Amino acid sequence: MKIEMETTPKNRIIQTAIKEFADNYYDTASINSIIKNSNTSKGTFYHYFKDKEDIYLQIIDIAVQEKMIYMEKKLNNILSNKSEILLFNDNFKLLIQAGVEFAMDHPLFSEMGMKMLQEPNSYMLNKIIDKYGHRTELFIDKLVNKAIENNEINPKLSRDFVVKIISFLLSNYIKLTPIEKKMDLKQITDSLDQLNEFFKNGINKVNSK
Amino acid sequence: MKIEMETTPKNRIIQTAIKEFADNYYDTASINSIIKNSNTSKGTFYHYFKDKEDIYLQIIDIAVQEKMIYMEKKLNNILSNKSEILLFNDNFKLLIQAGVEFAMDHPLFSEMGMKMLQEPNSYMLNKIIDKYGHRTELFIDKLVNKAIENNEINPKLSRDFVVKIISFLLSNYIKLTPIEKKMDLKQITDSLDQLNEFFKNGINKVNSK
Amino acid sequence: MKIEMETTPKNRIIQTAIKEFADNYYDTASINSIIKNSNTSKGTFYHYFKDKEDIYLQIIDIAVQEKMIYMEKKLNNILSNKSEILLFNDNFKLLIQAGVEFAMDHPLFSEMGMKMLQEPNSYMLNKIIDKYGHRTELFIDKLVNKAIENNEINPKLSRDFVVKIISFLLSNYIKLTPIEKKMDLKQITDSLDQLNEFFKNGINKVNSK
Amino acid sequence: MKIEMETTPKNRIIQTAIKEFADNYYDTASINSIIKNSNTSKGTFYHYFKDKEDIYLQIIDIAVQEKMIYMEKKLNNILSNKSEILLFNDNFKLLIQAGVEFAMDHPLFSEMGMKMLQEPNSYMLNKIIDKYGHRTELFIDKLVNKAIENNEINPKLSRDFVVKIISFLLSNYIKLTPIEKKMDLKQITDSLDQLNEFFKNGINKVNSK
DNA sequence: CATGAATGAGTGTTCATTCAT
DNA sequence: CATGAATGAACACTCATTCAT
Repeated sequence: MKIEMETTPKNRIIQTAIKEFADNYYDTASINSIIKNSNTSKGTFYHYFKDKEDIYLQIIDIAVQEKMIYMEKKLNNILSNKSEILLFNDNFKLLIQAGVEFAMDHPLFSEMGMKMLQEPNSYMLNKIIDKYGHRTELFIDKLVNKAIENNEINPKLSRDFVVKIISFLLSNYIKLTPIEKKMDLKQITDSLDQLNEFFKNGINKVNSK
Repeated sequence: MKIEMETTPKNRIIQTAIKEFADNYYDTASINSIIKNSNTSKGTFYHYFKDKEDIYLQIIDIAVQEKMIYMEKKLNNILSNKSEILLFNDNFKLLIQAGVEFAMDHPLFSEMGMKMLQEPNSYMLNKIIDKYGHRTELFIDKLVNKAIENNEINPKLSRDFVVKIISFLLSNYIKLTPIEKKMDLKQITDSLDQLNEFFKNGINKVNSK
Repeated sequence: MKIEMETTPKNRIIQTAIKEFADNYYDTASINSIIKNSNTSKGTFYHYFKDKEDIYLQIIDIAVQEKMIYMEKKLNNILSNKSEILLFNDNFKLLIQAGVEFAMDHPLFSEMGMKMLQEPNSYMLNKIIDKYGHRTELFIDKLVNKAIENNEINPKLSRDFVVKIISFLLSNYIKLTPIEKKMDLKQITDSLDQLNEFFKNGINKVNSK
Repeated sequence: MKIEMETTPKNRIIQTAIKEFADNYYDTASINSIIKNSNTSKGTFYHYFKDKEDIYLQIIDIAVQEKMIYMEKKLNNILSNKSEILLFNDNFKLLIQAGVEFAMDHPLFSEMGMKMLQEPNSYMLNKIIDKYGHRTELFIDKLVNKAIENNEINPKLSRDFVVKIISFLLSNYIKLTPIEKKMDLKQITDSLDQLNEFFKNGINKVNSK
């Protein structure tokens, strides 16, 4: 459900900036372009935002908070499920689902999120990691620990590798299951199921029965 | 084996540019910096290279050709092996190995290769994909087709998905098995084995015996 | 004796502006800074002051009037003293004293006064000179004329030069006898006495007996 | 004797910048204006000068070196004069003369020099003082010490005050003896003589016989 | 009385590129 | 072969000022 946004200059700036930062890394994103494309003036921009860094971090914050909503919805599912059969693997699928749903509703935020983690400007990257890096890592850590306790994990894989591969896939699932507007729900579900199947059982025929 | 490079102006420019493009995406890479750091002049630069695009594409070409050498070495192994037991999965490991060896010998090229595929300048990205996109894809296509024929692949996974996940892992293995100078061969081998194990059998305990 | 100033918005603006114009020449003084540091709004500022020029001239006016009070106190001494022995030279000392006392009570005004006379913005400088230049000059003119009548002046010095050197020293005494908060009255008096001695008798040993 | 300067862009920039820095303090001097008025481009400016600070310090250096030539000419006179009667006071006159001659030949440099010492940008002021502050101070120190040894100085004046008043007058003589193009040599000499007379014997009639 | 949203010209600086020598 | 002088568009950011509320 799209809410018709008031087109105040500030809102226009933010919307345009989201697009700009979805398309560019920090250094190539252009404040001038944002101003031009949002039909405002330099003065207005700097009335609302201290500088480029300020608007960048503000927008990231909006995106992170929005994503949190999607994650927490799924997390509640996970946590409320008390049965023994709640495998770690299903949690993985839920997390990916949260990400996909977020990406479908907020494709620009999703794009931006992918760029963020590859940010070549190291000063900026560190700022982001310092601020938001912990959250997902901590959460995944907990999940993996629990999964190891429950004896769910392929013992040939080290704890570190498992954490790494999950973080990695969670950050990059969208390149494997690219969400496009024309896809219907079935297509998306199929796509996710494939990723989940691969994640659980690998590529070898042997493992499927 | 390091080959002592003649330090002609052109060579110095190329070496410096490789570093620049390993550290920056196209738009943030600075021709001015390249010229300054290579102790040459603007005139000399534009004598050898038509423009920024020209040197970028030339360097990518060098990197691609260099990588091809590593790939073909392994490919010959693959193709010369006539026995039935040559599973597709082992080929995957060989390909990753080729990539790792390439990254160890040419860390800047490797870095550049990773950046290339994330290039935010879409004009540039398309140029690259148009020129080099086919090669690996075609090759992986062939491998997958053969693997399917041989009945090696988990039937729950579609052909498309398998191609995609392989391409993806081949492009990004380094984030999962980061190569550092201080690592000894055993560490690297262990790391690769984990990735291969995950690739083959997934994360579930069930599949390992 | 400090008078507790009502902190109306206008007063806060004026106090902050005095500091700003004490630290900066006209063009580098920033209205934005004044507004920020006085905790008011742009609207309030422009409600009370037409523009930058307006507040600058108003503040100069405040400073000039304040300085006049100090000058007139001393002038009354001068004029009320009817005896013949009141030399012009002592008047010089009184004027300097007036300046020093003013500077001690109003260091920011004093600072601003020094800056004013060096104002590099020539449009502004002319405005100031047109408005206030006459006063001191006229007054010094009178003093010098009287002193010449009284035969007090070294005949090798022209009337013009005497007027000029007096104006000059009156404007710049503070660089020769810098007033600092930690100085006690004796230190200041000593410093002034030296300036007065030099003014009267010059640097040569011959003249002191 | 004016030497017709080659009007290379660099020369035009420097000449225009001298005018700009003679008319403005560091912060109000405008690189844009310099570029506009010298009929060059931004690129050309930054080809020759690293930044605003660079051209400012370079120009100060040119001015200082030029002034040194004038000073040293006079200093040679001072030092070569072996007779006992060479009073300190005459040295003062020589120094002022050097300054006046410099100001006549290089009015913009002279103007700039006056501004320099009042520079409100403290970072810039410190840079200048660190680099050039010592020279004149040291030299005046020596002169005053010698003069005290020779018993030339009014004993009512402290050493510190004498150094200060000399430095001060040397920096500001031009406001007392403003040099204008239309003045002939006699007028200038008269003006200087008056300053020297005042410096030696003060303003009191008593001292002149 | 007081607020702050909105503006656009201005600042210093970096950029890739051209071209005469 | 190689140099560096010259260019102007673009960059992020600050400024004094206007005006509707």
